[in-house]
Amino acid sequence: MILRSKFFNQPTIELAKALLGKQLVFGELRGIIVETEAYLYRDDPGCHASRGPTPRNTPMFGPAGYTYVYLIYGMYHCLNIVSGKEGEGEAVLIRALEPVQGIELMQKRRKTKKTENLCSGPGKLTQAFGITLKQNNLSLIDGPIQIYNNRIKPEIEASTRIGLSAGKELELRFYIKGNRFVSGLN
DNA sequence: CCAACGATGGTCT
DNA sequence: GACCATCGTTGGC
Repeated sequence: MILRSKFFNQPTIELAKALLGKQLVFGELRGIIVETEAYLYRDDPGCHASRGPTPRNTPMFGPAGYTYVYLIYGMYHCLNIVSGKEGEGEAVLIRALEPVQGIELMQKRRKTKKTENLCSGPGKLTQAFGITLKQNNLSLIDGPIQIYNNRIKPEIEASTRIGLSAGKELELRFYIKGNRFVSGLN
């Protein structure tokens, strides 16, 4: 079942947790979301939107349920789901997936056979799924990338976010307990 | 094992 | 000109 706007309009931290166990679908490729991070508009210096709108972060200030894709370190892309109220600038970063379908194509793009290394990081999963700036600012309800419901009710753990210089003390990273496809394990 | 580092280019000050 | 929500490799132990 595809998830609709009611799902995306819940508060950002709740959405970041609710996304765990759901399926990300893009064409023939599918993966279960196992790790996310929340980025907030208030008291969060690590958030791209924390210093107001810029050309890059404009999707964040739009309605919830849209993609926000950006280039990081000149070579990788990160996929976010815009959340919160329109105009605030909040989002959820998708940090890791458990590959479900289209694994051969993911292996080819990632140049590895090991399933634990296909989507276990924000730059890895966009590479495996072929997500680039072409997929920026697209609706997850109407568009080519969609979120499907799942019966999974995962056990969730929280920690600080990864790779930040500002806002690193906030516990806004969420992941499925014991899942071997989360980032940073190998 | 794991800490350090280089690749690489857009974005913002 | 500095910074970066990363990753794979290298080189030390």
